[in-house]
Amino acid sequence: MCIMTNQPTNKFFTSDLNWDDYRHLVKEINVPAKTTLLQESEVSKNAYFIKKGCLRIWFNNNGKDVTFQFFFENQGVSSIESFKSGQPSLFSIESIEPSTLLVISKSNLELMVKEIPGYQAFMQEHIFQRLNHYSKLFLSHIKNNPQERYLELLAESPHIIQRVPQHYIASYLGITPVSLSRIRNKVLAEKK
Amino acid sequence: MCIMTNQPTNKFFTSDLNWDDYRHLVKEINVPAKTTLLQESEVSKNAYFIKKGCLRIWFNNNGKDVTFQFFFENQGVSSIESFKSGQPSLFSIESIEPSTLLVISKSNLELMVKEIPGYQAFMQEHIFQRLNHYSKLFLSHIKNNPQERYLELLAESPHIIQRVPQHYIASYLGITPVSLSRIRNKVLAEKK
DNA sequence: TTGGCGCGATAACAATTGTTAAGAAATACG
DNA sequence: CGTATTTCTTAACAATTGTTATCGCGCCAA
Repeated sequence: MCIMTNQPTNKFFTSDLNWDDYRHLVKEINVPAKTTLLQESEVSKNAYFIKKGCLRIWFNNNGKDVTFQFFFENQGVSSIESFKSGQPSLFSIESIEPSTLLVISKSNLELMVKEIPGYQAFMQEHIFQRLNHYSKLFLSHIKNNPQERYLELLAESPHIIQRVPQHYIASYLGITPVSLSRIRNKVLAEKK
Repeated sequence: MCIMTNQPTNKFFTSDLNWDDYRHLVKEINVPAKTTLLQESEVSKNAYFIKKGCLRIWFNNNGKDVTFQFFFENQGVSSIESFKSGQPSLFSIESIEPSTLLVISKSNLELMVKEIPGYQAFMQEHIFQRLNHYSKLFLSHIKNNPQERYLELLAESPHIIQRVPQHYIASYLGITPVSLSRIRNKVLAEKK
């Protein structure tokens, strides 16, 4: 299982760190849209931090592209599980927009982890927040129908709907692009 | 958000502990079926460990009973979030079968936590496993339709289907009892 | 500039699911 | 035991979603 390491309010790569002290451990890269950063079934070697742009993680479900999560500026992306176990990732990481990323290798990240005081506590809090995030997503699916889930996403994460192509959002909501298009149409009609 | 403290392979209340040392901190109770142990909107004061029977956590979604998770023998049940924050629980905890439970108060649990070496690491691992559990449930919803989810549950957790009333399972799968009944019928017909 | 391609809208039809209601079957309990 | 209650099934119809296909628009690169 692939788990994202970071939340929008992430300290991992940002505020609490003096980046001048770690600059030699991190590489900045620019990638065009639709660049694969981690291929499904390969072992995760790097973690990424988004300076500009957006990424998604997705997997191939019997030939169908299923998007699992979206990431934007100031978020970190990686596969904790693949880091922990050295097992092949069950997901791919791919850029949606042209993006500017910070790249840190597994070993360098571990180095930083040791040097940053209170990291363990932060990590626990972070995993706890992830837990809340996924349990919330699960709840959204058992208590809401697709239209309600779309409206919830629109209310809570409008930036996703604004920046991400619709067919990715459809699979994230667990429906087809055609159905999402219809729902949008219906919602628009009901507003008038 | 309510989070379960325990997994089937749970050390919290069991194997690694010498229960004779803690017996004064824990109370054993017997409850009939449909007993509410924690009421939605109340603050969680106790954690439970199931010696015999089964529990569920659920919430009221606009008048509809939505079951979030099931628990069986040797599992612990509580609301970490309510423990942590002292905030009202967003869920109810209720017995499904007549059950024999161990009850431990929040303060006594905290006492034990301090006395048990390596508890922090265990807690982190536990939360991590919960994270995997919920991300898996979320995945199941975006990649599978209701029938596939039912078959997955049947394959991975047959004990749930055997012991839990069907209408609870239906809400857990995010569908109506009527639809679940049809799916079961269809699956049975396809087997022949 | 322009052809190709990604993306979204729409249509028509099939399949599934929801809703409501009624009744049968199983279970609980005095 | 028998009665109540809970649980499950089935039916009929409405609503939603999936499937397949077509069309048009905008963007990007040759």
